[in-house]
Amino acid sequence: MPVELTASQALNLWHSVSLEQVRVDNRDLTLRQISILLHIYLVPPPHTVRGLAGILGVTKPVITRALDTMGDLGLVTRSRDERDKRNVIIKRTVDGALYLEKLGDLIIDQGRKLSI
Amino acid sequence: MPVELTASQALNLWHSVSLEQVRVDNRDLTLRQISILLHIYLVPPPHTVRGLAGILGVTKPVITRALDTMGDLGLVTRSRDERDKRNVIIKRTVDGALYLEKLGDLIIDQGRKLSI
DNA sequence: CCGAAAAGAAACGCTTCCGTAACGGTCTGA
DNA sequence: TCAGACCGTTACGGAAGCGTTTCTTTTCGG
Repeated sequence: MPVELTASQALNLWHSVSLEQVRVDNRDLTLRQISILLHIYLVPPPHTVRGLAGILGVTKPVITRALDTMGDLGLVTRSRDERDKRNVIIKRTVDGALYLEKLGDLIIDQGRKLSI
Repeated sequence: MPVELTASQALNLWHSVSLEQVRVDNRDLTLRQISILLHIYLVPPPHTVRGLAGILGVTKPVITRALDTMGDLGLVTRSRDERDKRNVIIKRTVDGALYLEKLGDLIIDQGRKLSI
């Protein structure tokens, strides 16, 4: 079920959503953080630091720091993998799900408002 | 010509585009910078520092700094308004247009790839 | 003609992010 | 069993962002 967009629609959608996100959200996540958050919530678990680093093409400390920040915001949680105690399993939270639900609504709303 | 998206499509689209943007682009613009860039290129000029600050709901130095950064990257230019020399007019560049063209293509591509 | 207002930039101290490198805890296979 | 690999975190110096405040230039009304 592909979504067909014109160049104008694509950029206008991105524009309006980004703008609203900047205006409404004081948390100001970076693009990397948003990518990580979306990945955790949209791709089946388990998620590890190393795995995320590989997928995003960044170093491990970047993931650790992003998880620190988003952990403080209550958007994700971490816990040791009891089967292999070297690993850390990244888990979802209610607040994180809520955050993405709002983002989804925003995208849908702005998509509906598109003209041209 | 509205675009109707399901919640799943909206978030998956945002996910895949953000992910590709992180992977491909080493410039790593913030969400604010992206908003400013899109605004400059999608909304008819003239654009001023004060105007952008009001639209994004941020302070003027935020805009000045963002323009400094994106100016260094060649994505925008500034020049004094000769009619009112207090103002600075923000202008588009070839590189900036190219950058957004690629972003638009990325959004369109990822939209086409959507399943479910 | 001059003082107030406006616009943008610069300065300041602070926070957060970055990449590289080093570190401890855990596993594993020779 | 233990040396090496693996995993995530922490440390470090540096770069860039933030909001507030101050400054310079320019405009404009009385």
